[in-house]
Amino acid sequence: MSQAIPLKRGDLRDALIDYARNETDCGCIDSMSLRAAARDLGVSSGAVYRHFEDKDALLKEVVHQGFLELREAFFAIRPEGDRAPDATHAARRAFTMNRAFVKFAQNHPSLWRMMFGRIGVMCREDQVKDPEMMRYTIMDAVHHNALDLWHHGALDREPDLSDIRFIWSAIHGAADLAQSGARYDGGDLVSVADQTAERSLRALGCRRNVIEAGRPGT
Amino acid sequence: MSQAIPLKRGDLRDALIDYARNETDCGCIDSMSLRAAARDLGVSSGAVYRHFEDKDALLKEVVHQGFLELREAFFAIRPEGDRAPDATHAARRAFTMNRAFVKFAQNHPSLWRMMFGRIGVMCREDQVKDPEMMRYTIMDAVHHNALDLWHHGALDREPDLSDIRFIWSAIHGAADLAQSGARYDGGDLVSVADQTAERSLRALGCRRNVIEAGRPGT
DNA sequence: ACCGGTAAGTACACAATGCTTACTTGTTGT
DNA sequence: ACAACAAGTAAGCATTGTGTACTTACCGGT
Repeated sequence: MSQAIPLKRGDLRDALIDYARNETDCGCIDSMSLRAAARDLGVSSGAVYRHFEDKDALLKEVVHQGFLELREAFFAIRPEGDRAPDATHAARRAFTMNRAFVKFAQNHPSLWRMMFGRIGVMCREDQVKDPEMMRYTIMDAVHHNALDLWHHGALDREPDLSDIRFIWSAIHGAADLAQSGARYDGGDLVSVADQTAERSLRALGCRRNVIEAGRPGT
Repeated sequence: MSQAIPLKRGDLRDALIDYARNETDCGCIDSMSLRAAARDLGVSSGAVYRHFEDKDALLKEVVHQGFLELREAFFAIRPEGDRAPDATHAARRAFTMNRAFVKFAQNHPSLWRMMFGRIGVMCREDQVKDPEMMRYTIMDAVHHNALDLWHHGALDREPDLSDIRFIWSAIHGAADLAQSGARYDGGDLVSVADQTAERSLRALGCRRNVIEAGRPGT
């Protein structure tokens, strides 16, 4: 991976983030070196430190982008056409969220591990200084969707925090197991994601016909 | 961490595993170096390679032990006194399993990450050659417990594979989130584990009185 | 059109690491 | 007692993260 066009002065920072992100998706994150990055980008190894305090700072930036991407996949779910959001839409979104999560973990395992590993912890520690990162809360996305279902009369009781934590754990766990190459004894990951969604909805006490209506077509 | 008593010839392998395991629990796994290990154990750095092909091989051994430990915590759950296992016992075991999982992840975050990260994947790839490792299946433990409940008449339907995957995801997710320092908006991890167990049992269609009977005391 | 200051990038150095290769030493079976 | 083999040593190589002192490109004010 060598850089054909030499970078313009000042473009190094973004180029480094891109580079690290690509290396991460190749699964070589552990073996990525700043020197190799600088070499491939046609720049001296010291130049990196003009833009990042240390290696971890660069990785944190990658994790940051990862959360933004995951968030985007989460919230990019819109009702078909111009229909107003309703219970069916919320149920459909539950399925789509599960698929997005599992797919993300499967497609970017190395990034996923960073997001929920040491670097991710560091990012969360930085939240104090950087309230912008507070918006990463996947739990909130789950919570909102559950409340949508409730407000549209699809649930037989109001979901509480403990319900939310439970289905958050389930969706996160399904994705993490997907990433870690768990043996699922057959069944592709998409159907695993769908089943996770379905059982999460049931655990919330969602009406069966709403679940059926929200289930994605084959 | 320096070694007072110099190792006896031949004890290096086990000493290295112990050392790596300790470093892992200190959370310094990423920064652990074979040279430092050798130095602390009072041995030359080349000696390591007499016992492990490379660094990953040592880490794989640590992960191996981690799975054995987790397994032990899982199966160490016995009925009180001499009572024959019954539905209540199976329900109690569900609670205890959840607690064990979450505690393990919380107490050994670095080891946990290795177990379900890159090294863990490598171990699972080795399973082909080493069927011994097939016994690591946490999913089986979950499955057996669910079947126990069913056979004791505590469930309103027979659990299928998809049920098992779901509660496996939930327990794994709760533990992984605990490990990754997720903000749970209050609530200590033990109660999070208990709630995960309770909702998993409910998702299986477990009778309420059995759940109540199995819930650990405060 | 010059020119000085500042940010971006370079050159070089240092200590540390993973791993290899060639050597020495301890142990053990006959 | 001694050969053979396993365990450990010494020294080296390529590579890495990071610090320090340097040069160079660029941009605003005159």
